[in-house]
Amino acid sequence: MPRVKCPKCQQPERILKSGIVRNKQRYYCKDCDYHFVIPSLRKKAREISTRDTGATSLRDIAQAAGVSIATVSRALHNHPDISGQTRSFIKALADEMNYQPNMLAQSLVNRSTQTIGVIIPNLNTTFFSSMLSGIQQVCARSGYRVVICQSDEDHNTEIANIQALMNNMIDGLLICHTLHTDTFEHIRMQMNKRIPIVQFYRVSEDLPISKIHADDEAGAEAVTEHLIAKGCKRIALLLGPKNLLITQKRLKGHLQALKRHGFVLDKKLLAHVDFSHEKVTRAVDHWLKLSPAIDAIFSISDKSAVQIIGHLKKKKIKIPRQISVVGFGNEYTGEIVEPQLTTYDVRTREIGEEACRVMLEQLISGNREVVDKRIAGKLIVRQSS
Amino acid sequence: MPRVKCPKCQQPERILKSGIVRNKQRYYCKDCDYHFVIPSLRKKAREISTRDTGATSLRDIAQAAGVSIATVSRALHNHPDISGQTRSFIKALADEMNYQPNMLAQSLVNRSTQTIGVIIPNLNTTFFSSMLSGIQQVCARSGYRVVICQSDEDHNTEIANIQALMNNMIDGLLICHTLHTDTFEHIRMQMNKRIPIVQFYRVSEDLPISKIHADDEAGAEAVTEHLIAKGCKRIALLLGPKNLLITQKRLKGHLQALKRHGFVLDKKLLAHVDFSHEKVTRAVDHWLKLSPAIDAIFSISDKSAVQIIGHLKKKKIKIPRQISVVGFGNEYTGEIVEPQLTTYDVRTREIGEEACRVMLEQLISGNREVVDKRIAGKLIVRQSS
DNA sequence: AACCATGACGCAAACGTTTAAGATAGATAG
DNA sequence: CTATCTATCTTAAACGTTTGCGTCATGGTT
Repeated sequence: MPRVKCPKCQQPERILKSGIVRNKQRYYCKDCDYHFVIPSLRKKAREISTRDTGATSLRDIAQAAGVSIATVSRALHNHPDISGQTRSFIKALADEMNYQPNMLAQSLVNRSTQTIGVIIPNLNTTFFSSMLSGIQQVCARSGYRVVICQSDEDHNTEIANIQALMNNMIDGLLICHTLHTDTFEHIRMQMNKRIPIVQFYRVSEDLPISKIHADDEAGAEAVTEHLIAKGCKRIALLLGPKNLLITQKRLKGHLQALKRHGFVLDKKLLAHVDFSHEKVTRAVDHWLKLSPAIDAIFSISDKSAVQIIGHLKKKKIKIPRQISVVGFGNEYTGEIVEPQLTTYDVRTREIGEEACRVMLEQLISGNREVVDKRIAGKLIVRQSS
Repeated sequence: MPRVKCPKCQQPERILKSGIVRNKQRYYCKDCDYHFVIPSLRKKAREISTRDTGATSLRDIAQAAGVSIATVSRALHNHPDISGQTRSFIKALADEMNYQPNMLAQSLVNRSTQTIGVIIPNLNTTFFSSMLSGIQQVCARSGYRVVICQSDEDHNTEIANIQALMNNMIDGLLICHTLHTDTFEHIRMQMNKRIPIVQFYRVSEDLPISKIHADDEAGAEAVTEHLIAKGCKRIALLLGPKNLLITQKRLKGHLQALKRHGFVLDKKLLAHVDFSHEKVTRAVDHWLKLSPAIDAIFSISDKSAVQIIGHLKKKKIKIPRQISVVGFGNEYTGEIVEPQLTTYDVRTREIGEEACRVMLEQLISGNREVVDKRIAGKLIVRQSS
């Protein structure tokens, strides 16, 4: 047995082995009634490498300045307890040492990250990104950062994103649900936390949280009114999944307009799709075979409307002579396509801005009042109708 | 004077005032030689409210289970030191108490956030967002999260975003610089940290960090070759700011093609713009006045190319009969516009994917080797040329 | 002299984790 | 029976901040 000395009495006498723990021999000194293992050399090594992050910490500055960490922290925060002399000295030193505060540590103790999280279905069109722009601008003015997660229209990704963000990464969550989100348990689970949640654009009913959305019902009604005014009699309506609230609202608006003008609904003129290329094409082709023939297509999504225009043009169908096409949303592709798309401007940017404003109001005032705002849009008549 | 008792001897005798500190009366007990202020009631209040975050912590579980915090942590991480019985009991308990780990605390001690940050100029077109999609998909496969910051093509916003993210919020940074970034000191400052940085699409030369970009030179050369093959003699070239590397590279490619065919460059046919609507229009209008007349416009940006097509159509100029228009990038609006846009597909998605792969490789292997990859694209001929 | 005030700092706890290393009981070997 | 081992715990230090409160000169007032 090697000559092992007891760390307490420094005597190699009466040392017994006492098992192996984590692959290391353990000893027992009978004199001192003390168990120990030989302290690994790696501890020292770790103590050196551990400080090898390259980053300067408050401790480093304190050491260099010969003051306590508290003093450094206070100096950098302009706390009145610190003398002007010390303050400026420390500030200069911090600058020189290129100090950048560790936000993780700050957030941990402050219980605030000055960051708001946004979960958005996709960025494949400029539709949602314009909401984002609004959000970012409002946030920037208040000194908040924005982190964005894309759910990619996948419900499970949405859930995963929420969980990640809500675990203290953000101060508030702005969310626009996926096309397929029809259960909101994942939201309800997070509602007891102190982090406020605001839904925007695609919202849920009967969840007691704030929401900002478009005037879907009135908007759809206006669109259908417009088509009827243009003399359309057989209006096909392309909708999203049935569970989606905006689908329901826009359908309701459409039906109201029909009713007012004494039209009866032909169920064959409704189609529910996920806005994928194939599904949309299939729905349109199906409508084209109907008789009496349709004379208008109202798509709840501008992206699909643009796609439909392309499809009809390929079939040599004249727009709007034979079939009028209108969209909903006012994406910028609607101006590019020929003929230019008639659509309903839901003012995406304003929706983002307003959602963000509501969030900031809740964060700053601490007030958790539930607000439910509808942003008024307006019809934009162009060439396709 | 109120009857103040010394916290040590509990005697109200021989208590003197001894100054005011932070607006609170301070006392001194001569017997105990002890200074004190009356402990504020708010401390108790804080002690209660402090635990009122709604969130369950390891401590709560440990308390409920009657074990130590370490045991709980180990149980949840499947550490072998914990018995199966305890493990499953604690896991069930954690589940029941709806435990969610505090990522800030985790990241602080682990020195890793499992998050990579992306700084992107804008999301106004699908151009950059398709890169994002690629990034996200690759990240998700490796269990990394993505946070996105939009610099909005503003150099100062880019700097601010970098600073925020690099302060321990992320494990790695993917950056595509703004149009106006011509100094890279803000990057160089961050390079000594342990957080790897990878540039993509808009990269810088001579900064020793990894970069993934398009084959700008070869691409532009291919485009110009194509126009020449179509018989164009006077090709106007719309470029970005001069400092931008992609501007320089694409110009170089263009010049090479001209040279090969014995064309001499007319400097009046070059325009440097920031891709804003007005600047582009002005440049085009200027070209239209030239004589001999131009017969092609090559825009380095698809967005501007689409805009140019709209502008020319308004002026009743036939495309491509009178003027051919080609873009660069392959945005999806190029397929929508009429005539459809000839362009060069830079394979944005692949650029994002590859940048992300390089980053993950660096993160996982710890290897900081500098790689410089060019993603090969290809010419897409459509109706506008 | 006895008391009081103030400015300028330091100490240490807290935020919620992870993890090296110490401790203990019971099992096993010699 | 003694010496050793193993399984399973607990303790405490760290991560980098913020902040309540104690301390201690030094200088004023009665």
